[in-house]
Amino acid sequence: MKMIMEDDDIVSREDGIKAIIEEELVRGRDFANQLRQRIVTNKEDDDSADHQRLLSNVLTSFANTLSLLNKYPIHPNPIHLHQSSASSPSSHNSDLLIMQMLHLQIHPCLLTYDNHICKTPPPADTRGSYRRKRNIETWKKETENEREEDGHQWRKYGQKAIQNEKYTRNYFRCTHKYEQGCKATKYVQRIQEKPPLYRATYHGRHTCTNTDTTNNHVLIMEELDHPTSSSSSIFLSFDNSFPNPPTNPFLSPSSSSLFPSTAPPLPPMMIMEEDRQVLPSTTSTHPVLDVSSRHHVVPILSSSEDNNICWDDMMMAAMSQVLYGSVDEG
DNA sequence: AAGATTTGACCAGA
DNA sequence: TCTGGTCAAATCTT
Repeated sequence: MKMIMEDDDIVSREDGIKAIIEEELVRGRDFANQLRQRIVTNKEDDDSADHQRLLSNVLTSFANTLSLLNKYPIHPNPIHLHQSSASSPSSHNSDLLIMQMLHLQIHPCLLTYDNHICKTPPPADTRGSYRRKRNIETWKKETENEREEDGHQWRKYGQKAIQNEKYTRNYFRCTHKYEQGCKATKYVQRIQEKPPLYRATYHGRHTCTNTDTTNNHVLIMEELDHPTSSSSSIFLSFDNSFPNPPTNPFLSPSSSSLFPSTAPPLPPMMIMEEDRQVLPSTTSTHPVLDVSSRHHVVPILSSSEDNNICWDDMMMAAMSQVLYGSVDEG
């Protein structure tokens, strides 16, 4: 399937998203300032429920912003798709295109760099004639379970003892590798005994149609567009340090409506590795909204040529500044 | 019986 | 030559 997007279309779309993000951030800042004011003044008549409400609003604002940024990464270069054949280009409505991308599980960012969807040549079929993974998207995630639920079905195909590693490394491929030609793989390395901690390293994007992601994205956007009372009280954890588990069904691990176990979650933050831009996959776990466990998405920003921004880190810094540190107003 | 896991072998790249 | 990633037959699980 070939898709072409016109620059004007992209720019107007990006402007719109930027405006929404700005608005959301300003709202979050205002709520945070209100909360800070209450904490600083420490009025006796302030009840904790009010603080909770303000905190929830702040976190909701950040969550919404992150969700937008992760879904529609704003990149200095416009999105292009080179056509692999000589057929004449055709323009599409940008919304339609984004929906198509979501449906195909193609993250918009992925289209920017290689200028086509799939760069990796198909591996040879014969045993042992594979090529080592080079110049392939890689990102890491630390989990507490070896078989972390990440929205895709994996099948173990190997296990190796790795030098300088205490524990063996387990290799997994997508269950749909043969039936759908999905090349996504991962390996999981145990890095700690107690508490158990594993580092999952993902290679490549899922090209399988495991489930329909569109519904999930639509649901999330609906939450953003029409926030309900429940969505306005989302309890978000930016790290592991929050003492209480999420109580909102939007984030509760028991909630399967928004992130059914078989549905690919949202992309993680952008990660640089192996001298190459590594981009979020639609298959990876969203760092904020995913609460199936207390994940650590490991940011690896090793390249100075990085044009992308680790939005989660920015949000963390911004939020801690607003809440605890000196704040430059305006 | 079908699908998943285990495990030793194979091979490419450093 | 060593190491890591993958293959595929054997074995296990459902």
